[in-house]
Amino acid sequence: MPDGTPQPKKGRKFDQVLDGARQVFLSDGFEGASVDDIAKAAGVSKATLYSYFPDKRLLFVEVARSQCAAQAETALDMLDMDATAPDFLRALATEMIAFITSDFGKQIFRIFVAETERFPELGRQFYESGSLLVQKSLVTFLQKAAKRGEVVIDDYELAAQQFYHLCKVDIFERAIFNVAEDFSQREKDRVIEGAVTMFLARYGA
Amino acid sequence: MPDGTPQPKKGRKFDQVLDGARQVFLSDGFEGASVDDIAKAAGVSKATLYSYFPDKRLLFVEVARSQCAAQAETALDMLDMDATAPDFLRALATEMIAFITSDFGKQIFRIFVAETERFPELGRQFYESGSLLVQKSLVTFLQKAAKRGEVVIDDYELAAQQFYHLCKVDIFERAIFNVAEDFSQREKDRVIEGAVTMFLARYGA
DNA sequence: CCGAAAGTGAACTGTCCAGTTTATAAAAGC
DNA sequence: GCTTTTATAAACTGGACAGTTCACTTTCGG
Repeated sequence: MPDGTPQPKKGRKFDQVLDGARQVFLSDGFEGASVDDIAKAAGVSKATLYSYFPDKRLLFVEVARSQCAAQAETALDMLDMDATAPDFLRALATEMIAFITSDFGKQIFRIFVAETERFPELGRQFYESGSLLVQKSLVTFLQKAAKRGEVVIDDYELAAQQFYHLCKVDIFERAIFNVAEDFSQREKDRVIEGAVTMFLARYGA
Repeated sequence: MPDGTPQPKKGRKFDQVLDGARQVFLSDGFEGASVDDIAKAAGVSKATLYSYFPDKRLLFVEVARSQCAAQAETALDMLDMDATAPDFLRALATEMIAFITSDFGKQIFRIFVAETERFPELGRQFYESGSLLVQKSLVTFLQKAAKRGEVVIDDYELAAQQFYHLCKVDIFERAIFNVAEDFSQREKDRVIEGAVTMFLARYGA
């Protein structure tokens, strides 16, 4: 049993490098981040950094990958699959809006959009661990709700996607394009209630 | 009457510069585009370019501004304000999806998202000549339709935004994140009909 | 047809940055 | 303790690119 800690395989500063890189990439993007800055933020020499990651792109991809994974994990929790449809939808909408309006959410969206051309595989990754994940758990819920007779749906994927997009109404673009910084609870509630009402008007039993 | 043509004020190659810049910025983004490339694409010397635009940023802003204006203009036409609600909505959805899935639409969205941090005023510009414009003409239509008794709406802005977002379902993110290249008419119709049906389920009289 | 305004092309400056190298120091392993 | 692995700091290379300069040419109004 030679493996005490998980598997730090190589070198003891691996995580430091990743942390520093996450920090700098998240605030400056791929082009904007300099390797020197990352090394400084990580408290590590440039040579050490290069011993872990032979180039900047690989480091970026690794950071992006781990961010996607983290994002996916937190999104899974906090949803009660046995709640009533209005409650579940409201909770999901609330969570989505919180993510969309957070600095982190905006930043990561911007970076993924910007870098999708440089790293084609990246876009798919973000999509699959973001939108697609929400869609899937919503589909699961809707199927349960349909069994309970709360909703009547023919195309579950479409319905889920529709709700997902209804949550972004008014807020998403204003957040991404810096038209507004903060959103009042009143604004958020308007969107949430609007989304739930519309969804149930279409699919409610 | 010293002014025959509109106002070419300075120099005869102004438009050439702008055309070249549009071309290069649109395909490479702000950082990606080199001034040398733009000068070459414009068929103009670097010195000439710099005599029009003292720096790269100003050139970019001008290109972005003119693109927004052009986009806005074409969006206005082709919509029959006197059509029935289902027809109008279907037409609008079709037009939106065509834009979203076009290379030009994707590219311009990517660039605006990426450059919104470098040029804060830019995001607002894109928003106002894009989403907001669609929203406004939709509001105008919906008010007419309400008078005709076709729909019953309390919050017109919200309703317009909701429809706008319903048009993006499934397609927008897959297009932006390079998950899919092309979309079949079947896929598009599914989204369009889904959007119209849901909208009318909520607001139809 | 002349002279001013507009344009050209090419070389040049300064800066930034990814990635490398080297000589040196701290940990770990035995 | 002595060796090997891992890390450090700082200097360096090479390439890219924004912006400038200048000697020269083209265009066009009067």
